Amino acid sequence: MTATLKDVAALAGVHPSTVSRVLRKQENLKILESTRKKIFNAVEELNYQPDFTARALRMKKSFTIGLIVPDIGNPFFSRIARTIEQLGFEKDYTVIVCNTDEDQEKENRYVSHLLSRGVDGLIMVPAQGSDKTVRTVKEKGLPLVLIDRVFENIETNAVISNNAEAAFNAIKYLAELGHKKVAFLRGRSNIYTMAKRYKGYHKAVKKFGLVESDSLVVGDGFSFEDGYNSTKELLNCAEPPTALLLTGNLITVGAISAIMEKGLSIPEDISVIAFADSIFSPYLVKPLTTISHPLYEIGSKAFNLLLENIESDKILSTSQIIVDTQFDIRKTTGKVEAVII
Amino acid sequence: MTATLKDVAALAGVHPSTVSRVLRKQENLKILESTRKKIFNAVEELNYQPDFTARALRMKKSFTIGLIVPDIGNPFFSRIARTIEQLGFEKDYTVIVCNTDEDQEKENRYVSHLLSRGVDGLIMVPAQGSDKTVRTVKEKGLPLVLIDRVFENIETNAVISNNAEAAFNAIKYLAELGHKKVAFLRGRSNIYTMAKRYKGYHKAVKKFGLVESDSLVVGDGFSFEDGYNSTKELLNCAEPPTALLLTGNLITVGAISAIMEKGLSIPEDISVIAFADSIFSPYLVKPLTTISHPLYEIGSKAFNLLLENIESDKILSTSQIIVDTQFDIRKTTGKVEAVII
DNA sequence: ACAATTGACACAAACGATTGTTTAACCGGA
DNA sequence: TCCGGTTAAACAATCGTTTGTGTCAATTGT
Repeated sequence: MTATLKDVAALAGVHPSTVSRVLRKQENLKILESTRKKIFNAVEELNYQPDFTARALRMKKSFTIGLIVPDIGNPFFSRIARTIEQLGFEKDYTVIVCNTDEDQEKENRYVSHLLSRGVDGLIMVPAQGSDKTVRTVKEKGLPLVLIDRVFENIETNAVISNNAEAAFNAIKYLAELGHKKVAFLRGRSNIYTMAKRYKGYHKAVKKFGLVESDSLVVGDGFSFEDGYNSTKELLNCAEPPTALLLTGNLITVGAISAIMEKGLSIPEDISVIAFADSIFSPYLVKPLTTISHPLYEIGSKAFNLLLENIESDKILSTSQIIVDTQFDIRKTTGKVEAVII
Repeated sequence: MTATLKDVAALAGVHPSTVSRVLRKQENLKILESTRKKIFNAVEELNYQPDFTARALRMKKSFTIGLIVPDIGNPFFSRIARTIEQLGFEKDYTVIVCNTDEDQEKENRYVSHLLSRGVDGLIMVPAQGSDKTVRTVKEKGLPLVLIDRVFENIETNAVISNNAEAAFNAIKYLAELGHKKVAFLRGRSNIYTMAKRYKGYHKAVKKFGLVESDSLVVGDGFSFEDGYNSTKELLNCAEPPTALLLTGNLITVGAISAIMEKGLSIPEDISVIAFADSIFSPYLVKPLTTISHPLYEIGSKAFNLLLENIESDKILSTSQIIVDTQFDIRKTTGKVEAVII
């Protein structure tokens, strides 16, 4: 059906190896201009396209990278994926996308699958507690870059945001507005990113003398329902918080929904700051004050770091790249009202 | 480094071909239980993982499918992608995702690249005017399923939404609310989907006796700016429309932005219905009345249709699957106010 | 008791590239 | 003339599987 190297060689009247060398444009290779021309003509005529599979087998290099994320349907990940895919295309790498749903076992299966497929490198947003999987990959010597989450006890390349600082600054801002009681909807507590945010939150709460209570740190999931239920509970307290620090797009939508259902208004009754990245943030019920991630930067830094590792013949020392989040003050944060008794 | 079939065979004391056959669990294959056990033990001990590349080369089947979309960063596509990836995983197919940016040339390069990589099938949301590319794929006999857009003059498998009807019903609803002048922000006019929506819009406009004017059908792009500018222009007319039919997430956000900037309120001054899929729709400045696509259904139908075509040895006749959109009336549509002169 | 069958596996040829090693022709120098 | 050194290209091995075809013994039928 499709032409092979052999066909091209036959038509050009040369040996397949010659065709290969000409097409790979190797340096200081002596080829007569005439045969070069014959070969290009043959390639043209047969519309020859090299077979990547064969090449991958022989060269032990697939020009493929694996991208493992919790959920490509989540804009945060899909926009990073887009960047990686685009940069990959320019460098002739294709990317295989995998969804783990934060499930360790699934992640593990994906990793072995990708290994079987001979990917040249891996970019992953690891699921919680998948140290073992990550360690395995690292030990195989496969180039690896983690995004958004790292494990304290494993040295890996990574691109992460300054989550602790970001949370700290958000709380600091709320404190300056006069808030004393700020709740934190933490998503899943055992995820690195969330732990970091909590750290920043906690540090600021202490430093600025806000109310410190376990009951203000709630939630254990990233869904709409998690945000909705947690917020509902918080609002039903005797003395509800006057501000919320939210972590995650869906949680945010859930929280806002609960607030509105309760008949409260933002920011008069309650202020809201969210770790959220959707382009819709500015256009929510109220334009949302957010802490957002530089998605393009994250994607491109991760890709470039991976590529460096793939194309270097030495094993490079690992590097952690920390990117700055962006704090956009919009309309969901305000001064706390004087309480009238 | 990693063990091969030969290693396993050597350890088990049998021939590689035997190992291969045992591992592929071929039907009615006579193998002694004892050798079978020896082989499994060897596989276990060496932690053998078959090499997909070698297999792909030999079998001329890569267990890979290509997914070509305009922009994986767009939730509409990324959520479809997610579904396809997940179903693929269950069937041992991996998916390679490609972004075309609606650019024909890029799309074309992607297609040849995927062909080079020997994908077993292709699911694509074709860019405008890429008939030629699609035709090429079809003629190569590569299993192909189109999503969301088809070409009138090429018979292909496809999964599309009932866009014309959906637009018709939206306009019908607006007409029932008393609207006489409804504008249509059409995205790009030459895209199949948009053309269909226009058809439905136009039909309804005629049927229900609304104002029919070219000046009410505007826009030529899907960006925030497109929505913003088009809407701004419409609102600056002497007699602006009382309702908008929007097509696309970003356009919608842009349009709403322009409306609010003008100081108008929704739906009192102007009603809005959008073809939009974001989970954020219900939580925008006003919960948005939308026409949305059943994304999971689209993804799964496309995947299953593709799989059928891949795994059948005959060439199947093409089928077009039409899925129903969902019309959710929320808070951005209302009766037209009596005009007080 | 001997041909014919069958059971259980080994052999070897692909798949389509890449790449280290020869070969054959040619040229200049002694 | 003969030899060493280039040049330009052919040869052949290899990557790790799969799969059609042999092979050899054991079993069956008559």
